[in-house]
Amino acid sequence: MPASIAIIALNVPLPEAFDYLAASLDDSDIGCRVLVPFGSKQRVGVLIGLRDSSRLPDGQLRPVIEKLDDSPILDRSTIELLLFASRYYQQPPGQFIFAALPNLLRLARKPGQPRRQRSSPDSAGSPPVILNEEQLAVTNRIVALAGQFHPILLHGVTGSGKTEIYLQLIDRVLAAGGQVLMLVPEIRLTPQLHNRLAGRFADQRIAILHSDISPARRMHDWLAAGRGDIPIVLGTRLAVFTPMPRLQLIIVDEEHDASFQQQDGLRYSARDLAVVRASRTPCPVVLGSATPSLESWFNAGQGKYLLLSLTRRAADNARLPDISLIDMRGLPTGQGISPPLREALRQNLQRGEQSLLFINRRGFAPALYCQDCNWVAGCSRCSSKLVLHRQRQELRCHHCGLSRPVPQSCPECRHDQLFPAGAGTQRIEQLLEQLFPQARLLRIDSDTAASPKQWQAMREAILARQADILIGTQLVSKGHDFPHLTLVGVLAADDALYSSDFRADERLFAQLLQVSGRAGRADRPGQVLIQTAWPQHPLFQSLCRHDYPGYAASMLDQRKVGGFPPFRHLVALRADAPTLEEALGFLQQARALAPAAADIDLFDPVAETLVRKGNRERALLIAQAASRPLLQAWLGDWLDRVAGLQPGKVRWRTDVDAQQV
DNA sequence: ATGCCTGCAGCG
DNA sequence: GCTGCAGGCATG
Repeated sequence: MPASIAIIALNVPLPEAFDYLAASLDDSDIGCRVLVPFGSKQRVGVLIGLRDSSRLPDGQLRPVIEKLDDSPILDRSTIELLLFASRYYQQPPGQFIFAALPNLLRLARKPGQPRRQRSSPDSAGSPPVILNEEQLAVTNRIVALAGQFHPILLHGVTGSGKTEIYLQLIDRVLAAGGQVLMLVPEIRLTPQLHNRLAGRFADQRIAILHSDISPARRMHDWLAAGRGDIPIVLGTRLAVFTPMPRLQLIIVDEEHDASFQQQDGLRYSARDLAVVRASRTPCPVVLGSATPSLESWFNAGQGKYLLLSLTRRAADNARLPDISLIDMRGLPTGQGISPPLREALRQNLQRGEQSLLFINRRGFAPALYCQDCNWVAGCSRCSSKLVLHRQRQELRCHHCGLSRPVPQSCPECRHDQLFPAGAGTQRIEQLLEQLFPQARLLRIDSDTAASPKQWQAMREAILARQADILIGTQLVSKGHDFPHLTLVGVLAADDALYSSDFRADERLFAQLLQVSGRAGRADRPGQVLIQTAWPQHPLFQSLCRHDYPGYAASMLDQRKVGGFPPFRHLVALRADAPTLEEALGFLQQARALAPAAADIDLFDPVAETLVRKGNRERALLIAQAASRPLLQAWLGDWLDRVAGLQPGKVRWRTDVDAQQV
């Protein structure tokens, strides 16, 4: 009796795939889409396996209607990776299988004719750069690992030429007839990298996979990569699932970046899955960063990852920027820009060089107060303060998007003096207009650079020296070369030190070192000035010495003492409901159902830091264990029981390896 | 998710 | 007794 039960993944949030009768399907059809009856309707599914019998009685099985693809669009190993992700992150298998598919393939249409390749960006071109000794040694070490699974942590100071190493490695893989998968954290970073790749590999096709690519092109390139016809795939986190039959190398650039963690909807870490994928292929995986995640740094320390370091800037005479602190204690705040920073800006302006003020807060002011009765403008849907936006004359919630007109007087006491507290990018821009009326200012935040196109235009203006002072949020800190930029001023850095998030210091250190790296990349030395009321803080002290390893060691010590990752692994159960009591009550019930286990710490349910968001009250419950496999096994048992609870108005979800708790 | 079924509030 | 919508439930 041949296998006649088809296992079909459907795009529904249910914990299992579905069995169907399929006499006409065989092993060679695994990975094809099929049309199946589902309830009263028809749906597209993906054949992920076949078996001899079903645990369901015959009468409940219905036949597959039609096969939609002539040949599989997902290969076995990609399906296995997706099913692994589904088990590990406790998310429905169908959701992962369908997330991997380009949008057009989620529908019941057969793939259309491939469109003609659009012209590549200008590939005038660029000869291979001569590597310095350090780069050469690193490249050779990695090349020697070809064909085996080997995670490599490439720790290179900003400007050390990591990208050039990637290009060298890609070159070797292409010469061997292989494919390369390169992941970057954000869409905004792809055009530059695409230009460099296209310049170097002018005769090769490059697939760009991210959400801003047209659906037809995305499907076309995705399918071509799956046939092995495109050797280079460059994309954001979802691209980690691109089928690539001749995959020989995975690169994760800026591996510490939080964008690799998908937080909403389907939760997963593309960086971690890249390592899993490399182990299954098998092939080397290169995780690159100037400020590695503590997880990766720890793994390197344990010998699980090979640590390779680039300790100096690639260009002959380029030095690391000089980072120093401005002690704000006893200094006039100067509405956000202290006298020493003003003076540094003035001098830089006089020299005709570019400066950047980094403040990780958009809008005009983060709060609007009544001076008389202390009323604060708060969001009606979230437990947050509304941010004042001057241009559009509105108050806006940065958590739910609510916007309201600015009241002219206090709604509580009718007092007509409302005062904006603190400074965001808009206020700093206004202050600079007053201080340096002759300077050309450019504000770069998600309000002014919402689309990749706008950001591209701004980059060009900066490179053409059409701006003297940039005011930017973290948008500007990531991997951009601004050769004329020689001064970076950091405002409001201390905020993050008071955060309750255990990853706040790691993020701040990475952010500040990244933004510092924007200064003085060419032949001019860069200067970085950080305003702080806490100059003795070890974070700033390490930063001034460019001492990532030193600060990472101290952060790891703290994590060890506190029992946090990477020493212990954590899973969060998150719940939200109209009232906090309902959310906490549900988690309390869930906690009571947990199987007894000596090595698992299960904490009490607590309210989220931002307890109310979008009119829902939110709470979470943390479980921790030193062993991942142990935690995984226990979690499966526990969630089986939790699934039996009556949720009522409570919505809940599992967050494996939660980033924020 | 989404459709389908059941149950009861509101109506006359 | 009929309609309408909310909540519970199954989907192979």
